Amino acid sequence: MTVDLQLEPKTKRAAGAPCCEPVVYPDVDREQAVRLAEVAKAIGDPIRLQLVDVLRKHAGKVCVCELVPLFDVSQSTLSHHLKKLRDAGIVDSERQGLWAYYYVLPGAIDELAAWLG
Amino acid sequence: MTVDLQLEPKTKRAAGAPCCEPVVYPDVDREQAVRLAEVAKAIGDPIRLQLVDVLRKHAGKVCVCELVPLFDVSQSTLSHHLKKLRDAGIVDSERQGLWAYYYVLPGAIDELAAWLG
DNA sequence: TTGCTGAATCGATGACCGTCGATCTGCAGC
DNA sequence: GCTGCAGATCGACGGTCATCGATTCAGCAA
Repeated sequence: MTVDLQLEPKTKRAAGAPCCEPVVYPDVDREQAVRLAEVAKAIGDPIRLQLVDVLRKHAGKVCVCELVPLFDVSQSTLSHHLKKLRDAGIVDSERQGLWAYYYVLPGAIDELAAWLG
Repeated sequence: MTVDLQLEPKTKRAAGAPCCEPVVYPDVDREQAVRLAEVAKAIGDPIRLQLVDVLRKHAGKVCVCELVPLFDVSQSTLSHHLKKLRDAGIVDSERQGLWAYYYVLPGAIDELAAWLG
């Protein structure tokens, strides 16, 4: 499957000014790359990645008070991570009385998974 | 498929000290999370994500001199991004004379894709 | 050897990130 | 009202990041 096609500079000479006019282009456009990178960056932290993992495995809503004792960071730090995930559109939250419940919005993760394909 | 199971605190009372002993655990362990997050972080930048995109679409080796004109950053910045990708084990490089060729090591991306499911 | 070229590295700069303790905001029960 | 709790926000801190121009290094060719 992996064709060992080699993209070489257009000229063999090392001296000529016009070495290589680009013949290779990205398949994802800039905007899409920005969006995908935003999602990837959001899970680019071990705690946030594990948070998403927990929330995905429980296909429902999880109380924050269940999440805090799982990680060795302060409550404010965890809240900060959850906000990052919310800002990236990976999760959303819902308050019920005193407690806050978080759940996964599959769209963002699915987009990234599709690109990684 | 998505069961709307709701994980609530173990006690209904808002006053009691032992509100919620954790019953939900991450499926990926800490080490695996660190590794996956490292890969995600590496593609958590639009330029690096597009770099990986280009290299993946060309299932071969691409000359750096082809990559530089595709992005609106200096040569040193692009070299820095390529190094980040190399450090994360996503790509590797090979020099041939004056030119350097980069190519994808599918392992890292595949790991992340597998977790994203 | 001398000169040029492609790519990596260096040093600096300004922005952002993860973390913490402290504080603030709502809600529940008294 | 008041008190206590869960969670979000604030302010500060040290560390890391993306970016640049300048420099260095290795290879090719007069």
